[in-house]
Amino acid sequence: MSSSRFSFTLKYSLAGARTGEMQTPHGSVPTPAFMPVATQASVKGLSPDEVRGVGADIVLANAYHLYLRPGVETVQRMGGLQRFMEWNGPALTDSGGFQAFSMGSLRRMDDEGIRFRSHLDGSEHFLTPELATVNQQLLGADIIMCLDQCINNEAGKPEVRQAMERTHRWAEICHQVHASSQYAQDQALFGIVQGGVFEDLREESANFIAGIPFEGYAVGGLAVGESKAQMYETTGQVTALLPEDKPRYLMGVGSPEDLVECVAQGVDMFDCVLPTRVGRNGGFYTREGRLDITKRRYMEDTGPVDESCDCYACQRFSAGYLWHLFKAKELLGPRLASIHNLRFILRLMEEMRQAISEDRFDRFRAEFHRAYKPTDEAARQEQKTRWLKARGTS
RNA sequence: GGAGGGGUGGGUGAGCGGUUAAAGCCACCAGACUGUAAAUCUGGCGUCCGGAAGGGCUUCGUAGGUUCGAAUCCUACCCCCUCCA
Repeated sequence: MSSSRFSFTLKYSLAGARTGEMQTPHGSVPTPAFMPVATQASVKGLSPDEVRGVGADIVLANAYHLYLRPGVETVQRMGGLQRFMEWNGPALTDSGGFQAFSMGSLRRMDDEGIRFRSHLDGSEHFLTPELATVNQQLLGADIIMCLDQCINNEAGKPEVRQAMERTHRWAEICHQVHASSQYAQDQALFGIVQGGVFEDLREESANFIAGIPFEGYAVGGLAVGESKAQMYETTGQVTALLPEDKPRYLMGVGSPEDLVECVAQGVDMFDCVLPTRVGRNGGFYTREGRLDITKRRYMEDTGPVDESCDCYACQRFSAGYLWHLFKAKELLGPRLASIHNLRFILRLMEEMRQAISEDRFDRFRAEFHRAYKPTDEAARQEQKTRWLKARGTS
């Protein structure tokens, strides 16, 4: 496959952390990069101008959701993903593999593909690696992803192996379909490594996927319930086995501390719903940790949520006003919180790129951790279990 | 003056003889959210002891009473609301 319009240039690589730049038909992306998530061709609550204004260089959309609604042909006829959503920059689409994982009861899976029952109208759909690839070709993002099988961390090794081998077969099919198509010039296809938290499986998977000439390599199947330590370790193990001259993308990660740790493991790209989802629920990231603006104590707080932040929300509004917006359920609250959190994350990425290129990333990382207090791991596990139970998917 | 309705935990509001320390909602407290079926979800919320299971104490306007047992029934009193004069 030769995607003449996509390339990756590594600028500095210092004991793990690296910085570089991706060139795509819709523009360049400095790395390490964070992609705000625009599942249904919209970063929830924000206009493309706001997403750009917050410092995003590339966004992620979801091919499965857009395939169900409005339909990939519709998006194509509307001028393609970027034109459709008025995002004049690089974009990546995910295949829908993750939806097979997260939509639990609505799907069945075999070696041929994933049989979904639409959450919208109950209709049945069969997502194969071929279809996932074609869907993404029609959508027209700069980077498209192989269909993979994500699996939860409670699964036993035989099951994880099966999912991994299936992911490998599908990767070959996706590559074959794409490489021989007219789209290969304009769209870069990334492969995805699976294998859970099993060292031998991850090694096998990384070697297998790296053996296919993709334009970039993703690490999938992490941040699905395993401990953070396991996640960091697995990430580092896999990146070490991937080609140095291709971008590495850690899918679905992460929280501020995860981003710092995984950049340290040599990751170049990330995406995560946390900044927008946490924001919609009243959570604001700061350099000291995350705070919940709906607490009574912010009612008459006249200062900004984070005085060191340069975002629109912090420059313009008081914490007390944001408290009020959330209590009154005004839409502006979640919007401003999303703007703040995305700005926080994107700025963190900017600072990491800077630190790497100035050969002081280790110090930056240490300073970050000294100030930032992440949420308690035990509480995470407990809440996660309760959540799954309440949702009935566990 | 006449007729009727009502006073329940921080607020609202169910309950109308035992299974009620008292539903639900709000507020408040604590927490979760990682390739978005999420502007969502979980737990706590009289008080004391206990890690927990559980146990003690005090609550439904006030004061009495009936009953094995009362927020629920009776009496008196104090407030509040609606309608008619």
